[in-house]
Amino acid sequence: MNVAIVWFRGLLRLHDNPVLNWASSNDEIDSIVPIFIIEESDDVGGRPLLGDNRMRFLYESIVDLDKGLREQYDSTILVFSGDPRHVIASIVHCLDSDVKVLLTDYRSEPKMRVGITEIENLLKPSGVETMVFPAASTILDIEEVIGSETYKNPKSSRDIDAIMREYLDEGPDGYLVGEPLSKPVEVRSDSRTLEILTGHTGPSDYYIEMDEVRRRASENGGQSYFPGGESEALERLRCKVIDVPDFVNTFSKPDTFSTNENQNPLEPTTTGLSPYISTGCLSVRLVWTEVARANLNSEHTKPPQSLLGQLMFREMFYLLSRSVENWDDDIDNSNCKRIEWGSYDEALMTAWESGMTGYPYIDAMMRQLDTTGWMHHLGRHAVSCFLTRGQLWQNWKHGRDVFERKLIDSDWALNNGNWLWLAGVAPFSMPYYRVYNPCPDSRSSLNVETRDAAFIRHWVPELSTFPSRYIFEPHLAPIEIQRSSKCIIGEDYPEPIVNRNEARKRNMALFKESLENHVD
DNA sequence: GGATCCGTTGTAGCT
DNA sequence: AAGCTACAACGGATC
Repeated sequence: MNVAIVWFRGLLRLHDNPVLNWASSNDEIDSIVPIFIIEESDDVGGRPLLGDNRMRFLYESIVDLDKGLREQYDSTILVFSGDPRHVIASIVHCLDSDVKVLLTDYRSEPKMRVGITEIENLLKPSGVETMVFPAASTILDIEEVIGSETYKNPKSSRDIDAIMREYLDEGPDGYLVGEPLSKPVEVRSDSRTLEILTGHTGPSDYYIEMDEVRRRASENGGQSYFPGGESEALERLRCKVIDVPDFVNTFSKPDTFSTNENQNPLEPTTTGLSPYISTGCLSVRLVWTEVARANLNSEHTKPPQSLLGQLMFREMFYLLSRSVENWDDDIDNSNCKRIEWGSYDEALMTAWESGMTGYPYIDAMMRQLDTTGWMHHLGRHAVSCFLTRGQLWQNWKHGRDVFERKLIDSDWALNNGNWLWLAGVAPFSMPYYRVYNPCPDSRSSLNVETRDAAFIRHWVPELSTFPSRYIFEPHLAPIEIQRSSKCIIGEDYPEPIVNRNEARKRNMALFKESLENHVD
């Protein structure tokens, strides 16, 4: 019996899955054992790594994957919880000498790279080969690109464009990223092999039954607008990209809004595909292909603001996160300027995280994040600038941690990259003195109903009857208006936590001072 | 080698 | 109402 363990890590899908395809098309493999390993808690202990929405999304994605494997292939996925080294060693041990190969997809995070090398070395003595499939969750082969002698860290859209041009052929619209793989024809999973692993003699310390995974998926909120899983991902790709070429061809990221007019306020103005891409429920290559198809023979926006531009920046951050040492830190990171941030301020951090800063636009965004696990990109700009160089002068790493725990599309490379950018500390950042206005809609002063005002009313119900003219800065409303809107500032909704203009000016000066103090 | 240009998405105030 | 200007002023690449 030749067993292949297919370890699902960054690809929670059946389509465009080179790992599963390799295993299913290899005649020497008699039995495929699909597995997923959940690491539930931090090494340090303390608070859970993933917030409720992230956990729920993950469990739903696994349930969907299992459903696909059962219905289409009469297979299943086995879920384990624990340290992957221990789990995999235990599986190999239980199956005696049958396991021939461990297959998985490439992951670029330092922790994962170290982990897979350790596992490879661990399995070698037992004659088990480890195969890692590159370029599965990115378009470029990250190791190949950064290993090239000519590689230089990209820091603009031009740079990443040049890199992609070097590795990919140009098609009629954008680069040719290769045809996404179809689903495997068959997945041979020998039932005895699976029974050994799910029975009492198997690695029962780690095994979690699918019923338990289902229970956890429904237990963790179910609040969110985004259900996890490949089925949902493909459906969303269809209705937000394939069926709406006009939307794709006119897409311009900076011009999108926090919310839709006359639509479900939970439906993003962007594609909302990010949670599916970050978990690997959806192939980024498939998204690229479908966007390029919509672009074909039609006028369309171009990178960097177009949809393909967004995917190109994703590649850029993946490259940087792999080539820049200490990508997730503010010291010994060549892409992070040394800034003397204020010390951790629990009151400020709590107000920010819980959406109680007294700035409705910021608070609406943070409450949306907490409830649904998602936030519009421009909102992420606003709240992260507000927390760091804009108003609160807190280290970007504190905000990064909150995003990492709560965002269902959290991605180590992208999350750190975006915080570096927005805190103004990276070589690819905007100049530090370009500070986002936390009360951004100037039209509101004309008492015009705006999309952002509708967004605030939805997420900050205290202000639901506040007139548009004052809704971005309700503390400026005369007391009669506060009374008639049934929202007294300082009682029903907080006073602003800081004076935004004073804080901005002070922080700009502090930022400049830090730059002068730390000239290399 | 100093000047100039440029950077995915700024703000405020004016017409 | 889109488009202009002034603001404040980084840092690397290019010429």
